[in-house]
Amino acid sequence: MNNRLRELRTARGWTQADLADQLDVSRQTVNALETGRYDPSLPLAFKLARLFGQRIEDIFQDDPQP
Amino acid sequence: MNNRLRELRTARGWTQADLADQLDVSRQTVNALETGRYDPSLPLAFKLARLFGQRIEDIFQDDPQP
DNA sequence: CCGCACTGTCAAGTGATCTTTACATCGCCG
DNA sequence: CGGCGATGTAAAGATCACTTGACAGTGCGG
Repeated sequence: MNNRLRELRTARGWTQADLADQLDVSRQTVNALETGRYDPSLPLAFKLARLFGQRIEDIFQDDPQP
Repeated sequence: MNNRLRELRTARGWTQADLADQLDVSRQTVNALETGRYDPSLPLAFKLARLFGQRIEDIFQDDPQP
């Protein structure tokens, strides 16, 4: 699952630690999401969507597996 | 996190097992989601949104925690 | 050159999200 | 009554989503 987290974060001039603070998660978690090591939980995806003012579907792109 | 899964499923005349088959998960997982025992992973939330033709935000309602 | 902020990653641990198997309850129909 | 489809739940186990703590690499300003 691809995402636009790095783009959205850097556009706001935030560090990974800045974003982590606002999400109440660790910096390592933000890094893991940006580098695609795993997907966020649904509650964390909601937090991200609220924070960036976008829909979950506009931040995360599901690869359609046939 | 509340959701409208039961409403959406029964409106289509599907059983929990029917839905589970379409999602490639177990019937117990569908039951656990409907009864609110845990939230789906983000990929599973995407599958549900696609299947029901709705946005994730319209199926799952985040409780705003102050 | 040195320090510092930022990023990437690892290891080990915890709790959440799944799995399979199993069983109990309910309502309905023959 | 007896069986059956649908639902709810439990236990045990795999894997994923997170944590803390640590360390290494990069780039920039003093």
